[in-house]
Amino acid sequence: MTALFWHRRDLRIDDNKGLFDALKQNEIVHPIFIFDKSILDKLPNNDQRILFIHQEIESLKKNYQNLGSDLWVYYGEPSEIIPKIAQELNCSSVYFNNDYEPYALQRDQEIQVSLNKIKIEFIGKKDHVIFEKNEVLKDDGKPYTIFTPYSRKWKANLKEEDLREYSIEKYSGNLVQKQQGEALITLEEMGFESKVLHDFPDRIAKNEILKNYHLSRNFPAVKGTSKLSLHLRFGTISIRKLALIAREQNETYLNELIWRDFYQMIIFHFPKSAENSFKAQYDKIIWEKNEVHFDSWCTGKTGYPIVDAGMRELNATGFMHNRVRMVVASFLTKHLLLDWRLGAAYFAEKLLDFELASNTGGWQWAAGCGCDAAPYFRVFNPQAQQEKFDKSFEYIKKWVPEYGTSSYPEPIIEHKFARERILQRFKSALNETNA
DNA sequence: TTTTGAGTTGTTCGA
DNA sequence: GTCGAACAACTCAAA
Repeated sequence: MTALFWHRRDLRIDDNKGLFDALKQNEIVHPIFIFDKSILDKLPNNDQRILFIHQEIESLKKNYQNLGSDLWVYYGEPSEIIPKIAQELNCSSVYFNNDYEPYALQRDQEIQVSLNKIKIEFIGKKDHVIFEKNEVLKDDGKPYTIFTPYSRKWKANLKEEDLREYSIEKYSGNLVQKQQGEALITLEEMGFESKVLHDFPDRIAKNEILKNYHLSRNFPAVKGTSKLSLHLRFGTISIRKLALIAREQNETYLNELIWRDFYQMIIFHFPKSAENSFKAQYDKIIWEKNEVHFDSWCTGKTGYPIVDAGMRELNATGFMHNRVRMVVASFLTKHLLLDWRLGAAYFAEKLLDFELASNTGGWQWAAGCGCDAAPYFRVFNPQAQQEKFDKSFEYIKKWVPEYGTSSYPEPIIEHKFARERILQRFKSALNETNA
């Protein structure tokens, strides 16, 4: 039998569950990738994530060529391309790895319907997470909304089999051979500039970083975080391999990977949380409308150096240290009282590692409206955060060199005032709905 | 069904 | 400087 394998957010051949199953069950497998026009059309023409994907597709193509095969790359609408290609190549099935975002679920649903009409199977596999959808549920069969009990069940459920490697070595002969692949579509042909603005982090889980993760992860001037989020996002590393290492090396790091599964599960069961507060009563909060404040936050000119350093790191590199992400998110939502959706949208535009599920979860956590979120009266003090986590101003000096000189702006809002304002605003909004 | 204990990453205040 | 309690009450998970 002949099958199509559709790469999406799993840009690797090694340890790829969907590809493995396709090869195991079929004599001929055609691997393909589609640059989704409807997603690309919404992005600015210098979007660095498209450069990253393009670069990874180029290397994926080479890896297939080394196996005597090739990756076919298309540009257009998946809902049109998939049924057309599958039929042309006489495929009895199309394999892919599951994606839990609302857009992806709807797209896949449409494709499923079209394929069913032409009697082609559409087979999704779990590859992006360790446990998906309904694999970690409460005893009453409902999804968890609190992390700690979820993580306990997650760990209790974990078996060696869940972390095994799916090597295609045995079946690589089933990849379609000596295909006359066309040259890869260029970035210019899709309307993007090919100018690299950012360095992309390595895809290596450095042992000394993982070992000390729980000790150094909170200090943005230290190389204490794995920087693997971009690779997890696009599947250029395997979550199973990483979880295996994490389990051996560091419980705190493993917990972060469980948070990732948790938020993927939440977005699957509660797709509306991408737009609405997880706790409905928090949508009663009246946010400020202040474009000047928002602009100061975006450009890193709030007068709070730890906030400004974070925003400037983001603007310059497409990355921000996790501790600082919490600080800037708390500042936007609680000091400036601006809607968390504004911040989430800005992160979506700028972060190379942007992942809808984690981004939504993180922002709602910071704003206090998420599942298992920080209580609303927990207002990060930017100065205290700097004293704790960037005591010698190392991180701040790197990104805000003019800090301490007259050209550095005065704080755009006073801490004590802001703290009292948010406590009052949230309290009255939540009391109203309870009454 | 009822009850009980617990809940990512903080801050502030007062002793 | 250090430490514990209050912050505000609610909802969730599990027995």
